[in-house]
This record gives sequence, structure tokens and C-alpha cells, in this order.
Amino acid sequence: MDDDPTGKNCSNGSSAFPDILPETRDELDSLSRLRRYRSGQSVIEENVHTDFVGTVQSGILRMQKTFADGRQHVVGLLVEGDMFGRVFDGAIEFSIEAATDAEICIYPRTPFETLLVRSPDLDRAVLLNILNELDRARDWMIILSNNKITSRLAGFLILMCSRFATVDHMVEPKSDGVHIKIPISRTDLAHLLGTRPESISRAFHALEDEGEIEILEPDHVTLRDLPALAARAGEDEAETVPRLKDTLNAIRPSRSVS
Amino acid sequence: MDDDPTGKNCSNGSSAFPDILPETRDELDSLSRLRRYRSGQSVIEENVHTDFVGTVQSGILRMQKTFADGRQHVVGLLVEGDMFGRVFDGAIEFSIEAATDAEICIYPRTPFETLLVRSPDLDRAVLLNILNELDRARDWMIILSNNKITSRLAGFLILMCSRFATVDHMVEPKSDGVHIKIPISRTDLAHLLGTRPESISRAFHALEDEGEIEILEPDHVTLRDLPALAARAGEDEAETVPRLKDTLNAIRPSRSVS
DNA sequence: CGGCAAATTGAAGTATTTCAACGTCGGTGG
DNA sequence: CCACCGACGTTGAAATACTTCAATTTGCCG
Repeated sequence: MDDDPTGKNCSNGSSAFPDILPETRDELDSLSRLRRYRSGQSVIEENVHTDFVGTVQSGILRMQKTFADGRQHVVGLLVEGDMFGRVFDGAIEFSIEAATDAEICIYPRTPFETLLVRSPDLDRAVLLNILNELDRARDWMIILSNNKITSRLAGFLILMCSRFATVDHMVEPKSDGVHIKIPISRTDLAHLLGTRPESISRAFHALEDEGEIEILEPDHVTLRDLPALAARAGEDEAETVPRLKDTLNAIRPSRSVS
Repeated sequence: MDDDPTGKNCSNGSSAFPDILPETRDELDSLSRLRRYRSGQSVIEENVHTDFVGTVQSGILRMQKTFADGRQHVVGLLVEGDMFGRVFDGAIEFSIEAATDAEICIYPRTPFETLLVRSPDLDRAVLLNILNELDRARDWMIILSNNKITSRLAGFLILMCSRFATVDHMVEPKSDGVHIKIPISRTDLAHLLGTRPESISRAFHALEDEGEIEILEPDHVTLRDLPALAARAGEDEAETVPRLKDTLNAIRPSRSVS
């Protein structure tokens, strides 16, 4: 980790809490410290008490459970605007690592909790942030309970679109489809989707053979047929696809998504 | 549904919030209404705005996503002490149904939120309740990302032990193993674990053939070999099994669990 | 250029799905 | 009271999908 030597605050570190009052934001920012991590570095160890909570400024973090025998299991990704660390409640059950180079805002636990008690607006923002994360965990459950790997992969790709749409250079609607940068390795993706890297690779190429995606590089694909992917993922096509298009059009209103 | 005709409050309806102040508890109880549901009845419709939040008093509720074509997908179970409904934030994305006969406490949204703002202790209790649910959703993710069905089933059975240990007649340590009542049908369990009823059935019998469980009735099994089940589930045996034994001994200190 | 990690491919073995059929239980109506 | 029905669980057998292990390719870095 690379604690900022000047002890400088995050500029706009509270982007994870969009609807708080300006004065709360100022106080929050004055608590914050910026830290930079390089891909692969550990941010929080599993079951170790941490004296801070944090929000992601840029980059991707990986949440994972590490077993005694060394196996690791990815249980989620954190992006720009996500909060992590347990308020009021000691250790978290997962370790957190940088999946890409990343910048995070650190808030020391005690002052953060004090501010939380004084500022109902922040309190509510934290609560909404967590509720949001709960919904996302349930989205994962639905993806994971697909029995075919191509379906889980399709679900993952669609989730990427809706979830990472706001993250720089991650999702870009273009005329020939939606370009996506995949932030984790095949091995991690395999863990996340409950399978092996070989099967992930085969699933990618199966989707390509069906014409639903195009693999530009291993970590860079074009989604060519969103409705087909949504149908494969077992999503409610009639519901998911229009919402996705809205989301994507919001990034680049000038371009057609389909 | 069976709204109490007398409009009577839940006695001790705030058991979902164990650590709140007595005066907050009193106020909370005075807001509450008890409702009874019979197995199969709907509590909350998907994507419909509800004007209340609730906690489970007794019985089991099923959270599920219903698709346009009628398929249903169980994404979680709610038991005694669990809270549901979104504070501050309109519709929830899942419908809720009674999986067994159940009693729930209803709190009208607006007064509940008002009380929440006035009572930091309740606010914190709600937050902890949600954080807890988030952890549980991640436990599900880990279970679901097991690639063998017997492993997922073993994970489910172990989760039942730790999670439903406090619920009446659900989990009972006996001299020949831990007796468990399974609150949902094979079909629902199949949805929950991402497979088909036939495979669930085969998995149960495979575990029985290995001597790890005994099927007394389809919905009533004895766990005979907790360490083997934990190992199969890919749990950290060294960590999970002792914790489970503590939990189980806490129910009936007079009996040996293993 | 060599070395390494990640991704891919092939082929054999294993597990799951699928479709069909059967058994059991509880309720309904004759 | 008993026959019938439907829901649920179970079982069998063939088709399909996934895992495993081994080998190969690709891209990157020194």
C-alpha cells in the first residue's frame, strides 16, 4: 500500500454517498486519507480487525474468502463508489485485494462513526449503500444458480453492463455492440462463477460461436446480442434489456446501443 | 393474510433488534401489528410498493423472484428475528411468501422511519440486521459456487444448523446426530441450490449412502457426520465444525452433539 | 531469445440434466 | 369406505455438460 506521504485528503472522496449535505461532505472529506494500491496488493486481511472503513475512488477491488488450505474464493467485486468495512462491528469475514491498480479513501472508524451519529443524512446514505450491496449479492445468487456455465457467464456480462456502466473505460456502447473490459483473470472469474478456468474459456468461445459476443482479447469482449445473452442468462428479457439500454444510452446518448 | 382483528400489538415484536433501549422497544411495540399467514400465502408482491416493514416472529418466509414466464426462483429464507422490507426506499425486488405458517410483525413505514431518525439505537440495530443479511447472502454465494450438488446440499444443511438453530423444532441435537426439519420442498430447494429436484433427491440419497446423513422422511433428516459434511461443503472444517458445536450445545447443553 | 504466467485446446472420465415412469401420501367425491 | 386424482418424491437410462489432466499456444517481461 502507498499511504499518501502528505497525509492529503481525498478530493471528493465521498462520491460513494451522493446525497449528503455539503457540510457533511466537507467533514467527511476532512477525515479521509487517500491510499493507492497496485494490482494484487492486499487491502484488508480476513477476520482481522480494521480501524477504518473505506470507499473505492478508482479501480477494482476483489472480495474473497481464503480457506485454511489456501484455496481462495472470490465473492464479489468493488468498484468506484462502493463502500467496504463494517461500521460498528469489527472484523469483516472476507479479505479485500486490489484487482487492478486502485485508489481508495480511508476513514478512521471512530471519527466516522461519530460523524455518522451526528449526521442523519450520512447515516441514511450508508444504509442505502449497504442495501444496494445486498441487492447486488442477491443478483449474484441468481446468476450462480444457473446450471449452465454459458448462462452464468452471460449473466456476469450483463451484470457488468448495468453495474460497471459508470466506471471509466469499462463499458462502452459502440455501433457494433457493447465493448467490455473484464477486470479479472479467467481463474478469478472461474472462482466467482463456481467453475474452472478451462470451462470459462470454453464458455467464452461457445458464446462467440453463437455470435452473441466477440472476443477481441481475453479481457476485452464485444457484446453483440444483448437480448440473446439476457435470454440465456434466464433474465426477464422483456424487463432487463430495456433497462440496460437506458443505462447504456445514458453513457453515450449519441450512439445507438443495439 | 390474517390481520389481527383487535389491532393488537406484537408482544415483544422487536426481537429482531436485540440491543435497543427499553423505551425504544416500547415505542416500537406500540407501532406494531401482528399478522398471521398460512403456508403458501403471499406477504409481499414483487416490485409493489409496500407501506410497511416487518420482522418475522415465527415460521419461515421464502424470498423469491418471479419471472414473466412464471418461473420462480427462491433467493433466500427468512426466519424468526429477520427483518424485511426496505427502509427509506420503496419497492423490494423480490416477493415474499410464507413457507410455513408464520407470524410477522408489521411496522407502518412512515412512523417506523420517524422513530428511526429519533432513535440512534434502533437505527444501529437496523443497520446491523442488514449487514448480517449481507453476510448471509455471501454465505449463499459460497455454497452456490460449489460445483458438485452433494457439496451444495451439504453446505445448505450446515447453514441450516448454524442459522436456524434458534428456531423451534427446526434443529435438534440428539445422541445419534443432529435432527433437522427441512422447511421447503425439493423443488424449491432445487431452485435455491441451482439444480433440479431429481438431482436434489439423488444428492440426498448419495449423502445417505455415504453415512453422512439419514433420511427419516423427505423433509426430516439426521446429520450423522458433521465434519464429513463440512469437508464436503468445502468449508474450513477446522473453523466451522467447532463453531457449529458451540451453537448446537447452546440449544441443549445437556446433550452431546457429536 | 528464454522464461513465465495466463489462456486455450484435446480427450477421457465423471456428474448432471432430461424425459419418462413409478410409488406414496392426502384429499375429494362417489 | 374406497377409488381416484394430483402433488411430490424417487428411480432409471440416455443425452449432455462439466471436470480433469496433459499438452500447446499466446503474450509479456527481463
